Amino acid sequence: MTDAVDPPKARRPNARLEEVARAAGVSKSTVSRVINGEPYVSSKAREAVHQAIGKLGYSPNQAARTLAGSRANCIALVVSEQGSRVLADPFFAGVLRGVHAELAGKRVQLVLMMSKEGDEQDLVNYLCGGHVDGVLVISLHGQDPLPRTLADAGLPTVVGGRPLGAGGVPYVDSDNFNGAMEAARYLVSLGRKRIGTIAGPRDMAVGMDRLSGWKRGLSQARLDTDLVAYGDFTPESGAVAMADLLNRAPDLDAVFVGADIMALGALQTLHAHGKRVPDDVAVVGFDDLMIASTAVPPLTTIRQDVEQLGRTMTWRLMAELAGEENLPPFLLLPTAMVTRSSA
Amino acid sequence: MTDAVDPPKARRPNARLEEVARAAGVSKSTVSRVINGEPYVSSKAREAVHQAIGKLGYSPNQAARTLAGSRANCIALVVSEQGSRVLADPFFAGVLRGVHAELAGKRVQLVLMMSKEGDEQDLVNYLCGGHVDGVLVISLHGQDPLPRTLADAGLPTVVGGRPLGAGGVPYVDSDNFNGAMEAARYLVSLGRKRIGTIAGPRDMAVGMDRLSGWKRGLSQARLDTDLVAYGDFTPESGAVAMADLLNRAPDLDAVFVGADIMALGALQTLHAHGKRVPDDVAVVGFDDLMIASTAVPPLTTIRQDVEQLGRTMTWRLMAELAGEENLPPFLLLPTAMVTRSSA
DNA sequence: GAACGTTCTGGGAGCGCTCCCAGGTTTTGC
DNA sequence: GCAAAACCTGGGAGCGCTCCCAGAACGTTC
Repeated sequence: MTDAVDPPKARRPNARLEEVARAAGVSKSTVSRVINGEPYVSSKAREAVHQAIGKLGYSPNQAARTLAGSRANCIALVVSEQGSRVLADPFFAGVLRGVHAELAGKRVQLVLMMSKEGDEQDLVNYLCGGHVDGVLVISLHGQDPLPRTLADAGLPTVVGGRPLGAGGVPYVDSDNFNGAMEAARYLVSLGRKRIGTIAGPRDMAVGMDRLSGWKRGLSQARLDTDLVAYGDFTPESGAVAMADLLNRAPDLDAVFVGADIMALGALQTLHAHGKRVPDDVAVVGFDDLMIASTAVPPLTTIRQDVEQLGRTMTWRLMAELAGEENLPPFLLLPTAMVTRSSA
Repeated sequence: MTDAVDPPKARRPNARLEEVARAAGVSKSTVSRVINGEPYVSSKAREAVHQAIGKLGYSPNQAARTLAGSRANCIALVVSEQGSRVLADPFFAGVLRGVHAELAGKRVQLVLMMSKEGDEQDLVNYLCGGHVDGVLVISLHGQDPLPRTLADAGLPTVVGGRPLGAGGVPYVDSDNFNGAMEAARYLVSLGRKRIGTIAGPRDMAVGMDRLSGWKRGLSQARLDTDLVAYGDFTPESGAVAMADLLNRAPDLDAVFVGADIMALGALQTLHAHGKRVPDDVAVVGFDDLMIASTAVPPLTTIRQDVEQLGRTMTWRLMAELAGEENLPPFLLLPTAMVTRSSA
């Protein structure tokens, strides 16, 4: 009612559990039971409590619940990346969407955290500070010790993408190896003989797994696996790598690019060199980003279901939190070939 | 050491403040002072506490701090969107990056929340439950009452993008009107006479503001502003809208598309209709997404700094939380024209 | 040396909830 | 009919921290 000046700190005099109890004519315990959906509450009491909650606009204080209870009803998604580049990545967005979808309906909140350099101790402190029940970690470079540290601290942890330096920590990943192998086999089946690849960085498992799959696919067909160039998951690096391959093997007639985003750059280089796609050089990407279908020509690629990755990670974590036993230590998600015009 | 089976609930017996106090030979109060960087602690005591913290691997319990203190050191980013499509949006990723960048160094956590339909009450409850100090809201459709509700509850709130239905709640937005006007003027300056536009949905301010800017730019040059088609920020809708415009005005020689993502679809339609870009039809987009530069032809567009948007929203919120007064009720971020090949 | 500040320290009352326990009231079983 | 089991309820002790208050230790000033 009063329009009193209430400068910086506008207090929100939220109703407390006790007031709800008084209004409903029951005890705190009973209100607590109603809120948490526990049994052993008469429907009369339950009704009265709901009424009181509605009238007072009560919403339970999360901090108090976390402190008093044991779980925080909150999990963290940690993006472990030096730069913040990753956030622009559709991969991240997809995982996030999946995590969120899987969490829908559960009363669990998501805290997003990024590990900045130097800040790592802060991050571990926070995560172990009882504020979250479990952690999802994605986008690991090299031998990041974070998942190990968290797991050792007893915090349930699931990694997205095979971690290079955290043996024993559960993870979920797309089946990069078999996806890449399928791409290689497909190119072989088209009659291509001189097949190169543009691989991701050597310090990321996703890059290495796809490279391995490509190698396996080619070597089964008794083709050379020497045409390897490396990029860093940017269009520019893909363009440079493509030029390198073209330079080393002018007779190259196909290339498997370990990420659509790099394939975009490769396409530009091929165009600049007067190579027709797919006539002169067939191109297969990986990921099936939205840009794959709008590329010129539309990109044949290996689809990975990133959203499913997020969902699966979350499912795995929640299952562990629920106390399920004998959960699989790691999970591989199938990929699928999407044939468009570039190969 | 022990490899004991420690099934579901591995307890993390984190050190407590009291234990640190005992180890350091001081009182709880003093430890608390050290942790919070308060004055009036002798350097001897401070040193002893730091030692003890290091030795015990102590990390303060966030829930307890929030409960006992007044602030949560945590803000929420709420994405208000029916579907989860928004997460795939580079806009979202950019804002998130900005928010995160602005938060760097501050000891403030970010909770990411999505308002699912029906879930809205839960969301408001949670946010008002004292778990966060303030809220950032983005991606509002129509007359979403959420910001109003939060603001009325006394929770500091900043909206990203002009909200249609929340007058009075502070917001930050790109200067869509002037950006669009600049695009229109540029097309006029190229000598184009029959200029259409593909606008965003009517229930989003961003779509309407850009449409208004385009209209203003054209009408100042005494050109017709009847060639308006609507899309929904997808390439497909852009393609359909472009076909519609072409159908209504075969002599169309330029189009301002209110989002790069729709421009992509428009480009495809133009190509399919045998129109050369920019020779027959000049195209200007909006946003300057990464795909704008890799489009064929590279897209001339109006650049908005989405990351800056996130940063500014965060700055505004933090300033309010810090008790600063007389803060601007809304902020407009300048846009910039990026000239490439499509116009 | 009495009176005052300034710097430092510890004690302890909550913050708002959960969860254990004790007890009361019904229903069930034979 | 009476014991046992199931249901329902309230009381109250914490969860781990912050922050207020009282007081100790040390000047500094008249």
